[in-house]
Amino acid sequence: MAIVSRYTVALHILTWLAYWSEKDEFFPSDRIANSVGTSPVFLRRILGQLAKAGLVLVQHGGTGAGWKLARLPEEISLLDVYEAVVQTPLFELHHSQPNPSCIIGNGIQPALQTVYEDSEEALKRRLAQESIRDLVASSLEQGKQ
Amino acid sequence: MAIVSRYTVALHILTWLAYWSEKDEFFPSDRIANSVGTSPVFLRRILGQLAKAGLVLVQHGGTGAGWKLARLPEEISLLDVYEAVVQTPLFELHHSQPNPSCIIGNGIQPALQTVYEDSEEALKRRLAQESIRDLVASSLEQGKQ
DNA sequence: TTTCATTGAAACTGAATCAGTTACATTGAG
DNA sequence: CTCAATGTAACTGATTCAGTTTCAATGAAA
Repeated sequence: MAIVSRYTVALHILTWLAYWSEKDEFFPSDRIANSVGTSPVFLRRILGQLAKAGLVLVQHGGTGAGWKLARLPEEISLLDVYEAVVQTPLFELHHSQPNPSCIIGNGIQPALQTVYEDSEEALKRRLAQESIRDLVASSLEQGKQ
Repeated sequence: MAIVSRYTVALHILTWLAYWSEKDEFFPSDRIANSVGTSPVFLRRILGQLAKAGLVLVQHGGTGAGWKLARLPEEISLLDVYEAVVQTPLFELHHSQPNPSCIIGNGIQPALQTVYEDSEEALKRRLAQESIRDLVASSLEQGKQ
């Protein structure tokens, strides 16, 4: 299957927060939900992961409660977000155990592990090159057309 | 989520066929299943996709029915297998529609599409560098330890 | 100290996907 | 003709995911 839409939503949240970050405010999850088009509860689950990763700050209680970026948009890479939100390895190995008395069945999993790790690294290197700041710029550019 | 284990199984099948490919035989799905440790029906579904992609040949009917490689192992890249077996894009966009009257909600999807395509390309470039022949060698190496 | 907008978290739902099974018609070499 | 094998449809059980409902906990502000 694919990389969960949760990642897309996380990027949307951060891009939105970055766009409004000049005002030094905390924004409640249902204001963000209005842009993303999904439920505030779903967003808070993701925001919780982003907070644990140190990408956003949360303010509890009171009228001004909500969320804001913990760093400058240019200091949050898409890889940071990936690692905050996607915990599982990109490739799955066998669900059932290969036959260990077959020479291929015995050696294929460690062989694949190496290739899989290298490939996932290639993906991550690419994600590391892009920041939330880039996404804001690119979204504004695309949105005006 | 992750890239389906179907991809791992497809690589296992091809590596196994490559290992036995000196004998110019067709191997039935349940012999392959013995190495992979899964059901012949599941394998035949995958083998069907590999056949459509021109990676394996199938022989119907008779005593010698089964499957064999359509090309030399060094001429089958892991990318060939990926494209034969994985049809969905690597990254999912939103499940629900972002708010088009929000400037970020309006522009984020095309912005993401670009980054997602580039990142998927980076992954595929890495997969293109490895062949089934490499996997056979690496499996034998790993298996003997 | 009270108010109250908001977060945090648990429990549940419905849909989708996946691996795996059963069953049976189809194929075609020998 | 035989029969070992493929092709395929239908079903199951497990898992994951997005989304909803509900309610206790938080804590800034009045």
